[in-house]
Amino acid sequence: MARMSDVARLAGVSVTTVSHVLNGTRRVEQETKDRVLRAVEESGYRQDALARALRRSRTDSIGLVVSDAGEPAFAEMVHGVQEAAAAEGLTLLLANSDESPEREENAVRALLERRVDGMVLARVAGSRDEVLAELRGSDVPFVLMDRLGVDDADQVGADNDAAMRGLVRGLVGQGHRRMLLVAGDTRVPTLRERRDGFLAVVDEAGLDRADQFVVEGERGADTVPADIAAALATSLPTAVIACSTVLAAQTLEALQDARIAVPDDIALAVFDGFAYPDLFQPRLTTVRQPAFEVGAAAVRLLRERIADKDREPQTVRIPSVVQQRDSTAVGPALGRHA
Amino acid sequence: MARMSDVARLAGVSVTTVSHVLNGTRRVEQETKDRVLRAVEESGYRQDALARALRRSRTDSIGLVVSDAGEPAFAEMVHGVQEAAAAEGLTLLLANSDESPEREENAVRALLERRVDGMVLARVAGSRDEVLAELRGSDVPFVLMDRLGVDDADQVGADNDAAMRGLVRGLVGQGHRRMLLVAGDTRVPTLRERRDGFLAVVDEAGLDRADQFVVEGERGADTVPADIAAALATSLPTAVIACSTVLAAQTLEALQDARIAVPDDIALAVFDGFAYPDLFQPRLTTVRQPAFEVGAAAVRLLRERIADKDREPQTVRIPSVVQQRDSTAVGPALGRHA
DNA sequence: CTGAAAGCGCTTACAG
DNA sequence: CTGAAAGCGCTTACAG
Repeated sequence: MARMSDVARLAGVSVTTVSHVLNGTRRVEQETKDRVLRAVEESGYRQDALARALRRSRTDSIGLVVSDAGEPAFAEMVHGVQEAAAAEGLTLLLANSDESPEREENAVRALLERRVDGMVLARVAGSRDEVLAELRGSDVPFVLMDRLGVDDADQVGADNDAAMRGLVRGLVGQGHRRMLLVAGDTRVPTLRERRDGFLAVVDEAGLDRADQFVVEGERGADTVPADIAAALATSLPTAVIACSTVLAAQTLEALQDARIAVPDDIALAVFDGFAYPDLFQPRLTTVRQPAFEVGAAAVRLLRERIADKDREPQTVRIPSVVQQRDSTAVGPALGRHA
Repeated sequence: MARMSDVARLAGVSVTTVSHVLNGTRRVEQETKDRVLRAVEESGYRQDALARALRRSRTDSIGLVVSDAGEPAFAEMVHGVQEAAAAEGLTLLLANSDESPEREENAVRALLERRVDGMVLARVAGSRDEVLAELRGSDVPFVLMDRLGVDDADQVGADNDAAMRGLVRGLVGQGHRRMLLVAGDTRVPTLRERRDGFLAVVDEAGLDRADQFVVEGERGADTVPADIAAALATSLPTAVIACSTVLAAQTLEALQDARIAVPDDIALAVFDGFAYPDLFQPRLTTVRQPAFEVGAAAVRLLRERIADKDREPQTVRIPSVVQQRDSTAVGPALGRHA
């Protein structure tokens, strides 16, 4: 590989001049410039970003640690981060903690060693405090994505609370009085926010909390399918809300097993949802998380933080979109308990 | 940030010794070692991977350029690459060409400047020759993933041909004589291989090529939905095969629009498929590409190439799994033209 | 068992 | 308009 000194020799100038030509950092006579450029061409020179970064103590790269790159919503966020980073001329270093606190810590450490200019982090469910401490101690700017929860850091996520409230108010408006919320692992802030939004509307509407079913359950210890089945078996709710794609799949399966028809026997709404909701029968009412935008916003926030270390921490909530479809169409389900 | 010289001063040793302790590269007296480790602890020292890489001319990182990180199959491959890289202690630099040849070229260049130890590349449809030339000229080992096509480089993908042959032989065995293949953009090797596998079985079974429908179409210029509709409208085929998730969605939509029932009116099989195929009605016969394994294998191949620059180029094909479901159940569809 | 010093490939004051 | 030289933070022959 050709180095800058090779180019300099070839062009009959100093490396100083080569550097300035390449970076446009000072005036260089046109003729000299041409010679340098020709030498670059001839030698196939390519700048060494490592050496450059070492000298400038800036790598023009950011790290992204995501808890589950396999899940569709996260895959979309990764995509959003990727695109926004590319648009800013930043290289993306991707790590996946796979929902393991230990791997998360290792990933953060590895990225810090790589001297990333900043970091975007979607924390795992049982994320260790050390991770944030380490990040803070390192002075590397960071942004929390999707999994929020501290208020003295930049963070961006969907407006889970607002979206859930909107959805549930709609259902209550249709006449639903007994609902089943499949909430999942509420240690995860996203899911906790959705559950709390649900309960808030239940209270606000004057419904009896005892009439509602809330299925929670830690990821891994999978009691959720059984709990859904149990809830469906007892005094039947008239509407079900599933709070993530995985939970939606489990819910649909439970409904099929129990031969409960949507929307005739029960209304169904899902969060995040499936890639092609219109191909389902019935078409599924879906609260779509703006995952791509969340990822892009994380990069924007990070850039702003890098530019100004001292500004107030920001929390950005990006609106979700409720797509009303057939699965919550008003049907006989409501009549059953009327 | 503490540097190695800080640690050395704190421990009362040379940076040489600190380096050797940290890397385990030579014997150091236990007592000295302890002092160094304590100094590391005390100073919160963290090795600078940049400086290290510059000196060793190895970054312990690999680059991945993917043509469409948003598509489920690619998202899974990214996941596979990510996991395998992490297991090898390699950091992953991710770039997305978003099916643009220009962005692809830029991404490759940026990763080369970052001095990655190797590169995994899923090329875009109209990928420029310069990209491969540049890669070869750089002497950085690389592996082609999913989008294969040159035989003097390492490459890994699904066994598209074999999977398609198996599927079509099954359909022919059931009695299907007129089939519709929704092949998509056959400039993409993956899709071309699937189409060719289809045609091979048609010939092998002695079927008339004129009785088969093959819908092709460049990505972007989207004539595919109309062509599917047209094929369905004329002398109806008894089986449809869609060669990707996107094509499967378009096909399902066309079938719904035309009120053609699966599997009663027509059999349907899809490649790659949807995240939860069992939630569809009917459950979809799916040829599942081992995307995660393809990604993992790409990293393995790359590591082997890095270890031995001179070995023969390898082409690895990973078996797909045909999941027979209800959408190709033998039904009245076959009788219609009997 | 340990250290002084060169060098990886750049950028950037400093000087002219 | 241009160049000599220091230095970013490491690793690693070389020497003892």
